[in-house]
Amino acid sequence: MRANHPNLKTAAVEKSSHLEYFNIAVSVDCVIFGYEDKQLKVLLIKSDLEEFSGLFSLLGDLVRPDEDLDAASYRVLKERTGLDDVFLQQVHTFGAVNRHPSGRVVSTAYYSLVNIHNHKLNIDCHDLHWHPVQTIKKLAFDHKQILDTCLNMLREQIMEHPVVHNLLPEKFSLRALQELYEAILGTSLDRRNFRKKIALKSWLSELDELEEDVTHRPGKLHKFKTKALKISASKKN
Amino acid sequence: MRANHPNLKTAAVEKSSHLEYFNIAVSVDCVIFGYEDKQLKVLLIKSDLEEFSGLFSLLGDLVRPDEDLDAASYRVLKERTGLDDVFLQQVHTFGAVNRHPSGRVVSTAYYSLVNIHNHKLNIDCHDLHWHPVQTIKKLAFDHKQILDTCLNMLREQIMEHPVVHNLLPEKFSLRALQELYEAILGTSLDRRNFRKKIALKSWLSELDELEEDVTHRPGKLHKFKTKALKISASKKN
DNA sequence: ATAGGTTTGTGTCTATAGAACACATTGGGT
DNA sequence: ACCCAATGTGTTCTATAGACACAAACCTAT
Repeated sequence: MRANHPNLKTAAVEKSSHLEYFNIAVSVDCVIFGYEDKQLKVLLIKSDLEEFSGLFSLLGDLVRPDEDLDAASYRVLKERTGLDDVFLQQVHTFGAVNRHPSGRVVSTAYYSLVNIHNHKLNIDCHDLHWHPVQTIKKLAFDHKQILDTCLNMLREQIMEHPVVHNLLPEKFSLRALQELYEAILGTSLDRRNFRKKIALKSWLSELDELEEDVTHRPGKLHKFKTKALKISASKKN
Repeated sequence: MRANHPNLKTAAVEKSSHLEYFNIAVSVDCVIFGYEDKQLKVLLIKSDLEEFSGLFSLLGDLVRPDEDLDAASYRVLKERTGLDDVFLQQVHTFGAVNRHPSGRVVSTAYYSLVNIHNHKLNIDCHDLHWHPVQTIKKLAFDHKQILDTCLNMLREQIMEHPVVHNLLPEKFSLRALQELYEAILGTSLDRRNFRKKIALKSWLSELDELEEDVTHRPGKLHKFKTKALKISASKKN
């Protein structure tokens, strides 16, 4: 059996005689999370495949022959949002034979967190929309499964690493942070326990400024320590 | 920029005009762990590439055009070991441009745990060897990095799921289990705390049998509850 | 200015888990 | 009969998670 199939060496060297082994396309799909109106959102694009008319899909593209896999995901992010200095993490690779109706495509999923109101953010195309994650029931291809997988990964990571810092303005109240965590986790959290837990992480520094434009007692503003963000970035690689 | 490149749809549909996008080969690499002589081992094969003469590499193969990615890893495992009803988990996908000297290959890594003394185990080739993980310093390609990544994943999972059950005979003493954990983690563990922790998991049932052929007080034998294994398997999918 | 509304900021209690640590018991070997 | 080596077991200390309540601060409306 196996003798009939080339191993990596022969397949790569004798490309011409084994073209069928290069019939698999390689792509990346980016699950780009944002946060707005106390909702976790994800950036989607209208699918242009007939099979999926009316459905949305994640942002993805084929990996170029001379491009690292990770670089491809950064490129997709950059092309679609204009952002490039952003945390991006590989999550899982999806490789079912029939996941793409037009051909065999193996796709590696990444997730990322960007600030919807970042002034650098430059959505390049009017078919792009931020969708509340909660309301998404169906997506093109297997993208709903990819979204779910990435959301689970995000949920696992937010208590370990300060990955969410991109979703908030530079200065924020602890309540805003808690609302963000609740939106991501889909649960409500005890305020006192949440503050204790966050304090233990030593991610934040408290500022001498108060919230403004609130109709109640204003809370102190906080920001992420750059130190915490660097450590978190290095741990990810 | 982007307009010069096909999106997934056009690339997949108009294959003939975009052959360069199918120049990436897709493979799987299996990190197959075993356990023998109180050492964690991994199944390696002598690399047949000149660039890596004398080095060993993981077991991998190209993914076939009509084969799911996961199925490819099961196939590699089956072809190399004869085993098929084994836990296998995707870990990470490695896609650096130059990771393979003979061409562009994106490879998805899986790890697995098999019993070296399983009677069904049938190593198909004499270039295959079980190597103690501890002693491995260098492998072909980026396989050392893949091994390290999979080992980290294994270490994270053993306290959460009873994945190690394949590495032990059906009946085993708690000490044997502890030695296995120590071999995987590369640390020594407190015997009393270890036993408490394992007891909390409720993975094991205690048998009315004692160890034999030991030169000291024999310990009670235990086995994994089939229930625990099923739950663990379902969580993985 | 005063009172009412809403949110901030804080601390205790309980339960559970992890780490450190010691001693009597059992069976085999000599 | 004694020694050896590993089994089997429990307490203390510390840290973390979850449940829970009350006073103080600021805004607003009267």
